Amino acid sequence: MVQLSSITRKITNHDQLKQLHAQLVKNSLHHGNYWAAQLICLCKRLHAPPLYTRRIFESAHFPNVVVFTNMLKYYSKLGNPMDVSSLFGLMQKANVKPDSFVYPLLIKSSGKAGIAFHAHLLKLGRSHEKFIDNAIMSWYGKYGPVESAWNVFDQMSVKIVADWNSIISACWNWGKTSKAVSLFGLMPEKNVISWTAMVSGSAKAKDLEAARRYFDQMPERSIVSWNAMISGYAQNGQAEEAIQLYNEMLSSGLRPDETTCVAVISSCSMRGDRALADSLVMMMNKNRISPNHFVKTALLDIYAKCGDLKMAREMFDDLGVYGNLVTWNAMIAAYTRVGDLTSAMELFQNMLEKDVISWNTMIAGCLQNGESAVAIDLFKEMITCKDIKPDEVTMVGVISACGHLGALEMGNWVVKFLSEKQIKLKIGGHNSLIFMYSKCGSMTHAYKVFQEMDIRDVISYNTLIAGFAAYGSGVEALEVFSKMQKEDIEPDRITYISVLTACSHSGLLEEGKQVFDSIVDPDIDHYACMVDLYCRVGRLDEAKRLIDVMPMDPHAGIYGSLLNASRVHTRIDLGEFAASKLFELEPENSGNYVLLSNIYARAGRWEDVDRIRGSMKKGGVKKTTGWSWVEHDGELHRFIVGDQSHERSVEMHRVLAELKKKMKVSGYIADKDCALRDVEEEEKEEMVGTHSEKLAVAFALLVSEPGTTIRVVKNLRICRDCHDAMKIISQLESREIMVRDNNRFHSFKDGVCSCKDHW
DNA sequence: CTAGGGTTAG
Repeated sequence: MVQLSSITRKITNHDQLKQLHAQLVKNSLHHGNYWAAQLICLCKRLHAPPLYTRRIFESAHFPNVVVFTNMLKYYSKLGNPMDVSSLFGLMQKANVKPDSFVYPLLIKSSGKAGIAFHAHLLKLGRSHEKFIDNAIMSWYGKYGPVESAWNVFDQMSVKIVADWNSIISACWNWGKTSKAVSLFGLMPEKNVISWTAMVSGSAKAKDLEAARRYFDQMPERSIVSWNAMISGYAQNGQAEEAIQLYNEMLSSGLRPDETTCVAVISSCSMRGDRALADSLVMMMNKNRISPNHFVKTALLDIYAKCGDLKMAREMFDDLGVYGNLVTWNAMIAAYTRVGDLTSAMELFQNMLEKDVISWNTMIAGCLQNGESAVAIDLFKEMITCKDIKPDEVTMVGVISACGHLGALEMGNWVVKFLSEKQIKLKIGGHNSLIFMYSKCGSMTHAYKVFQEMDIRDVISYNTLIAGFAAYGSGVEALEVFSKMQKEDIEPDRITYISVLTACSHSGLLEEGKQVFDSIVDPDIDHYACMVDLYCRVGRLDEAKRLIDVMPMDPHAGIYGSLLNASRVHTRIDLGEFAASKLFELEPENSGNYVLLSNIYARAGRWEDVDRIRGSMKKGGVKKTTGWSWVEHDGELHRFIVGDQSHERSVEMHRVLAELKKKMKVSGYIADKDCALRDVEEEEKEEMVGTHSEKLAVAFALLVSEPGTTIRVVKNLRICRDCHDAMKIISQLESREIMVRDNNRFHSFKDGVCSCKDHW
């Protein structure tokens, strides 16, 4: 027997394990319980595959309690509650009496269902056996209520260190910081585990300084203590500190294990430091540490964040049966990050089990890829799922989606949902509300949310300023900007972009110049705003001069401003200049061709119009589809030019025909320059008459209450003709019509538009 | 052998 334990201790890899196994089979020793128990124990240590281990278990003819217990330990380590409970069933069938090691294992590894054994044990009268009450206390410490854990603790007749340690982690789990600290002080004797529990507990409570104090004071440190501190840094976003402590650990001569690697790799992931992660993989190979599924998931994540989808997927596939919720979530996030919504959705729908993070990942993924409507549909589906509770992250996503879509009804419904479900929003959540109301053109509500916040960050200010900017309220935007400075919130580059945009949309040239001059190190986007400002106030030559002197290469947005302004002010020379640059920078963007051809059309240069349209066709440039939509009864109704697919299409076209007659009397003439060249005059007029903006308004006129504001969103810039038409319609129907196009609001009322743009 | 450390969404 002495011989045996010295054999098993020496075994460090799968090959040696297989050799030993084969030898035992050869000598027909593998039916005996002693060897089966030993081999299963080895399998647990070496992470042998489940099927292999199961075969060993089944080769034992009459498994005794030790064989069962070791197999339970193996399954428990794998983390599959199903295997644990079915093995327990087998054990009962085989009439093997569970000993005091078995129940704690069962309670621990059965997850939420574990507590069922509590009643069972009470019935058997075994609830106070060695380790069992500790397991029950630990269970309550994990799943709550924490008070029950305290009850068990108080009723214990003898308390050993492990019991104190259990109750302290229970306190940390439930945010009972002061209780944890006082219990730690009361402990008659402490060991390294007690100290480590304080380190990880403080880190969990986001008090890294306290965690570090415990770490520095502890009389001895194990690998777990180091891991607790390094992970603490990593989980609180302190990648630098984590990596620094990891280096200290190396220099103190300790060998890192898988858990260390997980924390360090996730820190690398935050910093995008692929090189360090690769060196860790090499270190693991050298030290014969085989990456477990935590390590692989962390690697998956960093590969994905560095854009290496191939390696990420390799990790995912490699995980195979060890893949769990977390790995699937990480893989879905990887796909959404590169814009592959199809693959992400495929994984998402194939998940057998989803948690809040799965839903949040998918919702945020849709949002980032411009599929806000899909994001909202997902949310609607999510709240029908039992056991899934939306949290703040979910709500930030959904609220932002409402903002992008301008879906105010839905947004208001979400706000009601928040108060009904008692979901508390923190700073980010309130920022998303500011965003949502701003994007829906409801600046009073946006401002109200802003004012009611106790703490605001730079994003709160930026969002509100951007809201006022889009709304054309330049003065209000500047007021918020100065409030921000008074309250000592440091503006960032986005702040300046928003303020300059506000000036630009309100024609505040002098103010804009002043702000621009105050920027310490203006970047290309700040120059872009300034060029746009000059363009919008009609100072095109000054805009051109700024483009010439700016210290970096202008991007497409800058030439785009100039091109549009050239159309407004019929400056063919500058228009041609801007367009030629744009055709180089973004040859596939149809908007630029359309704008230039409209400039020519206005000047009556039809041969040039045809030339541009021809080059568009030759280059295979397709006109971007313009969409307009309105929200009604919580549904979005979306239209394109000439749309006849809507169920109320006939009525809508009737409304438009009546409007057309009345508008003609008011002196409106359709601006047909934006219609295709090669169709008949009459057809052109028909096209202009059924622009998506007009269809949306016609639909709104049909379904909405008289006197209410009509709110339309257009994905591109509103066209000049519709801009004119909306003015007249607002007067004829005595309705306020609000159109949000790709960058600003147009509020049409009594025949005028709030925007200060020239057309 | 019961107590301490782990990966994912924004």
